[in-house]
Amino acid sequence: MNIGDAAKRSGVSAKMIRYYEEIGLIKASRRANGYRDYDESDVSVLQFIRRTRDLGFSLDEASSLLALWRDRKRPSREVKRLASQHIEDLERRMREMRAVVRTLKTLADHCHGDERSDCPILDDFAAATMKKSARKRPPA
Amino acid sequence: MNIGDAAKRSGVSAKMIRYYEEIGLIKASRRANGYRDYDESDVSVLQFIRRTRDLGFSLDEASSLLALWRDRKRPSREVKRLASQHIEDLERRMREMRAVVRTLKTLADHCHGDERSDCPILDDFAAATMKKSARKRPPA
DNA sequence: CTTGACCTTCCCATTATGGGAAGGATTAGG
DNA sequence: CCTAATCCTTCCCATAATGGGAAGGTCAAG
Repeated sequence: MNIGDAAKRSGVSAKMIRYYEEIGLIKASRRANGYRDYDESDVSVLQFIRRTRDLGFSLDEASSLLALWRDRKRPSREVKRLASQHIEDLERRMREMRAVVRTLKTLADHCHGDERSDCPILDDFAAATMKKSARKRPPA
Repeated sequence: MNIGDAAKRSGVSAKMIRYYEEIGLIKASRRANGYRDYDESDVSVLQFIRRTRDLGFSLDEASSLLALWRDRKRPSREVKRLASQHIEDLERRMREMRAVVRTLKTLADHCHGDERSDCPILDDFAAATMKKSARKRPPA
């Protein structure tokens, strides 16, 4: 199977398939004419990678998961550990984003949002790091 | 003021200050010896940028916000619109992450996480895109 | 005058992805 | 059998924002 078909069947672009090969994530056999050649199991691997990517794992993590998948005797503990770490990472990032959203919502709530120019949002951006001096005017 | 002091006072690294100048976000005057020279208002601008970055705005958005800050007659509506868009963007991304976390938690909950090798997490990664055939074994 | 702490520019790396060019291979239609 | 379209190949570039580090100029303190 040519790279184009492998791409269609796996949902991974041909560009990315070549890239994954370049970084050593996957391998590909070549035909006499130099074309890469893929079979069903290659497509399965690509689908596996795609699934991990869709779930937010990095290619590095995808690589580890792939190794675990290939090792039929791996303890499931290792897989679960990677998944749990990723969950914690996502939850930490969500907490950070939530804090930012709270801040921005508060600011936006106090902004008229009309033709008037006074704006507590910009005031905050300008004053956030200042200790006690009067509210900064836009310099220059 | 040298770039090092501007960096300390603004919380923006010297490296980034130079980069912001390179992409046209800020400007800097030079002294006779070629050193960049900053004053209080430059520091204020850097602090403003830092605040917007901390709140997750892109440098592109930071640029727009900076322009609005400098334009004392801008309608606050425009600022609020940018902020609201950013809030929506963050909320959309959080929803996506939350869905991923839900999926992963469900998978992890069903994984023994011990010495046994069978693992529903990897099973899902391998089977997610398949229609009806039996669960895939790791190819090759 | 030397030494150390600055500053300058320039290049490289990161992460994952896409765009596009130049040129060779294959395939379908006539 | 020839030609055009559609593949494939490699190579280079760009993205966003940041840091690392080298080579070399400058400045201030001793």
